[in-house]
Amino acid sequence: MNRSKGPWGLPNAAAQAAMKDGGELDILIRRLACHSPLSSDDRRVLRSLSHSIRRLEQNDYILREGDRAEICPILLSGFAYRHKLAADGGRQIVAIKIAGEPLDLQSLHLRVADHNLQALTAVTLALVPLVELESVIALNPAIGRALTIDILIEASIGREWLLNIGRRNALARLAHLLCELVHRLRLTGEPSLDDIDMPLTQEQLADLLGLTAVHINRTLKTLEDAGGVRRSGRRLMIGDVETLCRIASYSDIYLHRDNATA
Amino acid sequence: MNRSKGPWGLPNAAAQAAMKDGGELDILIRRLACHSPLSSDDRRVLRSLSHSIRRLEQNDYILREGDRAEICPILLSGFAYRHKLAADGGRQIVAIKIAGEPLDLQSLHLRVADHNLQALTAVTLALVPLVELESVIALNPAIGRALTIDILIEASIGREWLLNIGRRNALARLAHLLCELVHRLRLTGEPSLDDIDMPLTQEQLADLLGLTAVHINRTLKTLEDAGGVRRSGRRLMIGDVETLCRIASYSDIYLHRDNATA
DNA sequence: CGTGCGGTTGATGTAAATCAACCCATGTGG
DNA sequence: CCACATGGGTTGATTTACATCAACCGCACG
Repeated sequence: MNRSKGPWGLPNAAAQAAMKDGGELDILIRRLACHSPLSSDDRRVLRSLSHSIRRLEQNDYILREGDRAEICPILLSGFAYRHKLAADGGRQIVAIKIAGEPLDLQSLHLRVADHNLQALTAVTLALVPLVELESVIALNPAIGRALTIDILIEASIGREWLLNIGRRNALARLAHLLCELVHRLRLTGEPSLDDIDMPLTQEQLADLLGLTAVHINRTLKTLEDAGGVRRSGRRLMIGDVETLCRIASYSDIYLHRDNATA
Repeated sequence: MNRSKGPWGLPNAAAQAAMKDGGELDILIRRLACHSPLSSDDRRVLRSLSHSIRRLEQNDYILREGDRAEICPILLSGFAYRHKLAADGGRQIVAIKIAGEPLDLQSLHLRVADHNLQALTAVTLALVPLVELESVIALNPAIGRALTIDILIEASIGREWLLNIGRRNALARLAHLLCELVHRLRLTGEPSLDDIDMPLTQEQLADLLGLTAVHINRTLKTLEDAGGVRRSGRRLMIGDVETLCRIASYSDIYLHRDNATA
């Protein structure tokens, strides 16, 4: 486990001034636009949010439980995850974040983090000072609204995960998670899981689904036999999405996909 | 199961105009003040939010998955809960709401509900039209902020529940839930669970904790032997909170209790 | 005065955990 | 370039926590 502390000095004024708009934040805009209407003004403001870019390695911590953040990291590429630890050392992954998603809107309003935030793969982050974000929100209500909706949808996903862990068996649980990732990735038309392979190890899948790595292994095998996934060596890839959806009885309403088209 | 549909015609203008400020919303203010600073202006605005009062029976639905709401119910007394259904009929309770909490801020921003909202006990609701809430928020940023914080804390509780269901055994799970309810109820100094008794049936506890009613029954017995709870007939009451906290390794940071005192 | 819901109890079944090897790919340092 | 360490994955044997099934109880209530 990587024990490096929060890996940034705050981007200083000079560094920020030097920042060019390279369109890095486009992915954020595309992600927000999946659920919120954004005017071209809003988009322009978002695109020119002052920020610095940071690369982190796999497993680097982005934020720790108890920390007080002063920047909001936005995930430009790669995957990240939130997790909490039980007293007995057990670990529960409580969210997976994908490219384009803001990672810590919570710190705009809450003093201390209640969970850990870690890089699942190597990641690129845009670091936006919270004060900057605050003033942008104050001046652009639609942007504040879009960010609130982002929070609400993450909460909705959390509720679906509760249902998943509390009431479905291992096979359906696993299939459901894969369906969700496929659907979320497809929303922006980024390279989807049909192209790339699953960024989670079996142990991480276990920590996410409330199971053990051994049981994940056996369940993956049944999923493979059913055609839901393909595997070669350590690589895990999506097989037939239809099959996965059927096994999980998947419905994506909880993602609020078409919320923007009210 | 109660199949009555959403039980209100919208409060009409006349009915609203007739509404007096009887201080019914004080409980909301006290609840919000637990996590957000509110000026006396903010409090006055909140207190005079136009609303109508509605009583519902135990098990009445407040909102159904797929519904589009136009009012925000605020829970003035009693308990309510959110739940979702799995394809096989399994049910998962994903949130418990207590007096003072707004029940559907989500509909301010999302078109359709992704879960059901039901009265756990007989309840009193204040029904605030969403349009009214919107304009109040627009004019009083601190109120909007308080409501956002309410959303964030519910999400934090959801993450803790994921940890609870995913990684703790039945005994710790049950104890953890009871600890949480005790702590949340104590925040406003309302009659707490030391006084009143547990509003949940064993079946509801099961649906909440991802277990079965039978197993809840046996687990309650062990909890009683340990001193954590007392029971007489169907009534379930908190025994020794210390004991419960020890069994659950309980820590309440996730409730963000002292967020207001930044 | 039945009727039904919530609770209780025992016997039995099973999904998933646990324990314990072992494999293989990758990377690292001598 | 080999020696070895390491982290993920795989597999089988065994255990266990919880589910399931099936009674039965007793209060509340219509």
